[in-house]
Formats: sequence, structure tokens, C-alpha cells
Amino acid sequence: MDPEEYVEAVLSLVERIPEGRVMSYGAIAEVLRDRADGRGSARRVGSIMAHYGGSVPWHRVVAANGRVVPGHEREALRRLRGEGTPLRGDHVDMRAAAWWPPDPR
DNA sequence: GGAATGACGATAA
DNA sequence: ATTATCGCCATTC
Repeated sequence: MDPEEYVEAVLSLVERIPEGRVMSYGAIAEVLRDRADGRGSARRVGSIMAHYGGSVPWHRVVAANGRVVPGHEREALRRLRGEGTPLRGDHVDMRAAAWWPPDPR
């Protein structure tokens, strides 16, 4: 599979994340692991978002521990607050904001 | 081809 | 809560 396709898969999934919710890099990797190819790892997703994430709501993608995107914390937090995402200070409340795509099965 | 790198993750101290 | 390490694995030197 061309890396381009994996990128598409990641971006389209990120676009499906509802407002007020977030997904961790690891979660995205895990979901794509079933849909796209056998691949899937947090590092890959992060790397892809870094290069191609400019066209999707990247602020809805956070680290598994709720930490927002490094280098864009100010911007991300601002948008998340605006969307009503459950925040706990400067990090996302994963317990309440974590979202998974509807299970097709 | 081998080493370094990276918007990660889990665990240990 | 924070820092340090190790594991992951494709991409990029």
C-alpha cells in the first residue's frame, strides 16, 4: 500500500471525530489496523499528522494521557474549549472525551 | 544497508 | 505530578 493511502485513512478517521470528543494516536492506530492494513502504531499516526494533518481537526487528536499536541497547545486548547471538550486544566479529560468510531460489526 | 528520528505509549523510579 | 527508559515501526538521513 502506498503511504499516501494510509495517510488518507488517518485523515478521514480524524475528520469523523465528533465535536467535543477526541481520540488518542494509539486509538487511531488501533482502529486503522483493522480497516486499512496490518499496520498501525501511535508513532506512525503522529508522524503523519505532523506532515499532513493541516487539513483536518488535528486538535481533536491528543496523546493517550490527555496531553494536547506539542507545539500547538495554546491553539488546541482554545479550540477544544470552544467545542466544549471535557478538559481538566491544560489537558483533556480522556475518561469523558475519548471517542471510538461506531463498531460496524 | 545501517543509524537516527519522531504530533506515541506504558511502566518504573 | 515529572523525568527517564524501553518498545514500536515506517520514514528519512
